[in-house]
Amino acid sequence: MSSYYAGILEEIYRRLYRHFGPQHWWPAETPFEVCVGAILTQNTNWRNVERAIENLKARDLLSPQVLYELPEDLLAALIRPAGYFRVKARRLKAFVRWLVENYGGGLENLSEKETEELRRELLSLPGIGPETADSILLYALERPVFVVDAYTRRILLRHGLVTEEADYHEIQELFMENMPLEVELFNEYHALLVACGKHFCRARKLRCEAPCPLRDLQA
DNA sequence: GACCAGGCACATC
DNA sequence: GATGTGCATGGT
Repeated sequence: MSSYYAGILEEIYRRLYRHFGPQHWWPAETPFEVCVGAILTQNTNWRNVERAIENLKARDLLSPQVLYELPEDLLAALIRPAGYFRVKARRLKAFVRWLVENYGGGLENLSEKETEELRRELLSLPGIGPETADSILLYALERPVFVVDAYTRRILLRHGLVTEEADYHEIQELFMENMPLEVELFNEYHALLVACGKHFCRARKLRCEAPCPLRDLQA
């Protein structure tokens, strides 16, 4: 049972890697930028997130302490291109408030915390759900946690590896119970699923088409 | 103009 | 517990 999934998950990874090559994720210069991007990209095209982050960088605002002091409405105006800018400004403020007031504004000060404990804390913040929390844990804090997103779900669904009812946790467990818990592997795997999703697994499409590397996958 | 994009929170039944 | 809705920009 377990070895079946281990085999198929490995095969998917192998095909994706051969087709797309290394993805070099997360596209950010610092761990803090990863956190900001993780919140800004919620249900939003990454290109729009880049514009928002560029607005902050251009003004040297991309640091926990600076954002902590920046008025929320001003932050909202700057991240406007990322969409949902008012709620996302509130979420970013809540995140940096947590980081500054509990950890001196330094992500490096989270290094002693257990992953599970950290995940619970992140999830307790407003606007940080499972995917955002896990993106921060994996890509900013380098914890071996698998990130599940809409593409992951869609791809697994399309190949019959999960059912419509599968929730976030169930899909995450599929990976984490059938693969080695390695940061580099999870980093690359999630990035590859996103790459594949963007190219070949868009919402309206009902099945894979050539040259999707998974099109004739035996599942 | 419709549909989509690397979600999440909250109201209502 | 399940389902529906608001949040909003920019690309195809």
